[in-house]
Amino acid sequence: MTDSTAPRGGKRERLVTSAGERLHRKGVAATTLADIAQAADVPVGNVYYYFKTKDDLVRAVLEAQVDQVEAMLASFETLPQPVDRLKALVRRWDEMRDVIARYGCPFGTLASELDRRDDGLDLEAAGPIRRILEWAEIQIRQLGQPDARELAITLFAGVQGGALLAGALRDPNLMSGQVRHLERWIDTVAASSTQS
Amino acid sequence: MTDSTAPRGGKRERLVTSAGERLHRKGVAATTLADIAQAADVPVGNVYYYFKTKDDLVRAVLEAQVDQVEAMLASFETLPQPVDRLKALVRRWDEMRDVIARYGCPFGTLASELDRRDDGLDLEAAGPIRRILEWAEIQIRQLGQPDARELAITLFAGVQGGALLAGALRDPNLMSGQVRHLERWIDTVAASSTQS
DNA sequence: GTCTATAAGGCGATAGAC
DNA sequence: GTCTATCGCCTTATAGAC
Repeated sequence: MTDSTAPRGGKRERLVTSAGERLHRKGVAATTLADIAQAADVPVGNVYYYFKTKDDLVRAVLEAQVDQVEAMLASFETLPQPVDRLKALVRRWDEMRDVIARYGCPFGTLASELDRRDDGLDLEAAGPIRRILEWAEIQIRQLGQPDARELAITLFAGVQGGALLAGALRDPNLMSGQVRHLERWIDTVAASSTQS
Repeated sequence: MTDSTAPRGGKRERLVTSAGERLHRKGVAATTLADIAQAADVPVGNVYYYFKTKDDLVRAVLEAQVDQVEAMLASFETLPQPVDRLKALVRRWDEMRDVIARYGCPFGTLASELDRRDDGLDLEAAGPIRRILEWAEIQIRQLGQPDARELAITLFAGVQGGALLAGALRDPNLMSGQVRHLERWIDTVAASSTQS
């Protein structure tokens, strides 16, 4: 039995994967369906069998990103301490430093581009980012910090700002340095917590 | 005598201003020359008298942004203390919080979109950001901090990350909260400095 | 279900009248 | 210098063959 979202040959899945890659590298507006279809090895006109419009395909990429985020966050749950889970989060951006220095953070750039629209896609675009902020807030609250929301924003703003500057200056080390700074910041927050 | 970059009627200037606004609100790829020309009240075909290509117009917007940054930084020079100059910088993003929550930071979003190209414009795109980082580094070094570069990056990453998250979550208060956090951070850096 | 061919419209850019 | 008219290309999307 085949998953309805992944038909025989996995063409739909291939299209979403290719679209995610192309959207990250060139942006939504600059990426054509022909570009995506070619990368997925699917005939251009056939895209419309799986997605009614280009925006529908972009929506599917956003949903795939949310799934990726959920999987990433779930993998951190094996770590016993909130401090280690938070550090594992920021280290992911260090691991992605080379691609970030060239094309930016996949979540940040897509959200940034879609946010400026007013057709509904702008609201869905925040999904991956919102999910990460919620998770970070929970971890920080477990450290005993009452203002966990603000601290979560400070943390992830540091991540996203670092990614943006690393991209602008084409410098992977900028991302690494920022991640190291954030790891020390996480230690400071944990040390100042009410947790015994 | 008329400045060669601002002909009679200021049509070129109007085009650059309109282009800056439209590029900020819709992005480079999604903005058409017809859109820009209409906003500037200039016939579409006439754009090519002032700019050879669309990219040339984008380049002019980048140069205008650098000029705006220079003017902003120059205005801070009247403040006697580096601490106050740095706080004045981040407060500018608080003043822009409403437009940032809707369309992002004008410098950050333009750089983020252009960075992913490979036609030369991607290198020029970092101009405004690079200038701000250089200036912040100088201020922080005046505080007596030896690692002024890293601290400047941390500061401006906080600004840009806050702008990105404020845009994604459509929340001006997120930008304000982040700026207040950065002001306290500036005080901390100043307090830990070797400056007597 | 899959793919080809093509429609319909919008885009950057150009030519040339005034 | 300024503007109108238009070209040629590329894009999304559709119709219909297989």
